[in-house]
Amino acid sequence: MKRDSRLSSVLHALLHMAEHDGPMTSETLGQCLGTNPVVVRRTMGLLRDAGLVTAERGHAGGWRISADLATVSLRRLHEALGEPAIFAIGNRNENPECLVEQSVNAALEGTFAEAETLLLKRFADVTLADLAKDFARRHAERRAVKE
Amino acid sequence: MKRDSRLSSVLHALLHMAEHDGPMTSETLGQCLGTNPVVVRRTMGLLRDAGLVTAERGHAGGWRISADLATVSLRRLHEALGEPAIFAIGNRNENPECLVEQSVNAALEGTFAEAETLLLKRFADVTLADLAKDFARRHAERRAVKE
DNA sequence: TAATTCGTAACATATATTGTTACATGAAGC
DNA sequence: GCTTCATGTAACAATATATGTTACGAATTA
Repeated sequence: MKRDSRLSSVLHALLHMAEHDGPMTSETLGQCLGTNPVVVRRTMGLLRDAGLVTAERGHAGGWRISADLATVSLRRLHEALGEPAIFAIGNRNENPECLVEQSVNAALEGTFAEAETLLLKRFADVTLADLAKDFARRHAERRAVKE
Repeated sequence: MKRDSRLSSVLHALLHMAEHDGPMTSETLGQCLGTNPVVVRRTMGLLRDAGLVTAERGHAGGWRISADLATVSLRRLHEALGEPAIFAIGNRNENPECLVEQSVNAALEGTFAEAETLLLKRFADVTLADLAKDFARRHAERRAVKE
């Protein structure tokens, strides 16, 4: 299974937008992400529907963040993307009659649910502002190395 | 992406084998799992390579568990299957030059690594013997309801 | 010798993500 | 008003992975 990289993509895009004055076009963002402008529109459109970004058409148009960076957590972005499946491993049959399979499902589901809860909790604790800060730190470090 | 259900499958198969006297053929296991005998051989072959089961050919042949149920954890089975990817979500670029993307990757990787650690820890705590016990409980419960 | 069963390669199918093309819609500048 | 730029979306293609299927070889037992 190919892994869903949209959360990674929108984070990348949003941070570039945060560092940039004025709106950024799908074309530009597509170059940043190494993908097609249409893919950018498709994905960013979900964030627009969630009220996190706005899009303007025509000259000098593009995408703009419309929320406070400190209030946008990874969890919220994950939700905006439609809460895609987190795990690449799962049960063979979701509602089996076989009692053996029911035991297997119960064991796996419980474990996965616990891991998912932890993951979403961590996602809720990390905001775009946190990532922007981390980026600024890396940026400063690289400049220090160069000098 | 389609989810990998092999861990679920081998657990199902192993528990049926544990409840059954003598070896079970790929044909029979395939019927239990609702799949093809070749798929069973392919997957059980990985467990054979890990020393968890043995296969005998010819008349009265089939698959047999060759390990103590109490020593076979979900973790060990996961390893026997080649430690397939656990998450359906991931980074777009694994080794980006872009500092922004590096920050994004670092944040996601840290979070996913923590969830994976928890999951594998739980996997290590659950053995086939535990699942067999759980199945026995369900079995007894259903009989009680019937009476 | 025939029947059974695993071992494995090769190929087909199903599903999901991502990429691409095409065209409509709306906004800004000339 | 017309052109240009940009998003909005549908439709389709490409890609990746898991699973399913067919075919045949090898080993074991009746």
